[in-house]
Amino acid sequence: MEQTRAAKAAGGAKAVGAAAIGPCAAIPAEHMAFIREVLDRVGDKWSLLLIAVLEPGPLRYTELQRQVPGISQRMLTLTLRQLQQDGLVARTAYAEVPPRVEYALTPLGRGLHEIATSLVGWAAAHHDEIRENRARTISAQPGAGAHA
Amino acid sequence: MEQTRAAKAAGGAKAVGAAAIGPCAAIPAEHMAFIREVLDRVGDKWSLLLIAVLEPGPLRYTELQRQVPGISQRMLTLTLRQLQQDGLVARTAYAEVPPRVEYALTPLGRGLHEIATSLVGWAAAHHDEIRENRARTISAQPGAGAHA
DNA sequence: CGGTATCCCCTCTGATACTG
DNA sequence: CAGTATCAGAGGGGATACCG
Repeated sequence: MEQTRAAKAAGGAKAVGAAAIGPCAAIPAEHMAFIREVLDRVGDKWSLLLIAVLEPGPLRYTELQRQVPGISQRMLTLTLRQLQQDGLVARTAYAEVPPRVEYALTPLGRGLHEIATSLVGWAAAHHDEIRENRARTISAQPGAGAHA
Repeated sequence: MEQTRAAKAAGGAKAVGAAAIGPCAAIPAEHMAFIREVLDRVGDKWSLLLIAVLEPGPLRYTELQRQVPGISQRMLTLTLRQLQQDGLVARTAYAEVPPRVEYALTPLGRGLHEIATSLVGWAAAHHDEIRENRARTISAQPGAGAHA
């Protein structure tokens, strides 16, 4: 998420409008930036899953593939790289004859995992509530499920 | 996120492989589903921002546009709809001559806001650490920033 | 084993214009 | 004011094939 256009638009809006239309008090903009930053990293399809899988202990590349069903090599590598760059995951390559590489959570990564856990906790506590709401609201839409 | 192909692929992998290769113990799959479900809703560009803005109190459509600089009508409406469907936000339309519509956080929405706040807290506490790590790791890549 | 490179589709997001 | 509809672009993400 976060295309060039988006950044440009936001920047433009801020530069031109912030002083003119008045800033948003609720989102102090620093917070907004933090949200976006974390979300862009964590909001993708696999990061959190990888972190969750890595939490018990280090795993090898192939193990990760096995434990996260549905992920492609491409995405596994890509996500791992991202996590590495952010210092959430540490990569250790052993120069052995059969190459072995292990990925482990860093302390920082474990911290994020804590947050993720609370998120999961919330989700687990309310997911059926959400699903109910969703089903109800969707069927309440005009032209949907009414009769024809 | 979550294309049709992805769902199909995941389904196939699970149906064929789950029993064969063994399931993932670390991500009990229920949790995985929760993560994905919440993330898909919350991981987009605006949901959390909207929730954050709505937290102090109900706002009108135009107010929301003002408070979230950079959002387009399309995205505002779309995100609002999603939030509504999940029961995170309540929409109230007043049948007045100048149409007025107010959006407010539901208790469920406030709960999510709590989580988001902790996420923001974490981000605020570690964002510079992450940025450092990122800068360092990126410049450590072969051929990037080395000298040429 | 552990990755990289390529192709391609699909969804998200934004811009713009129009309606009740 | 509060939306909806259409157009267009960018990037994420999957499948496949190939390399060290």
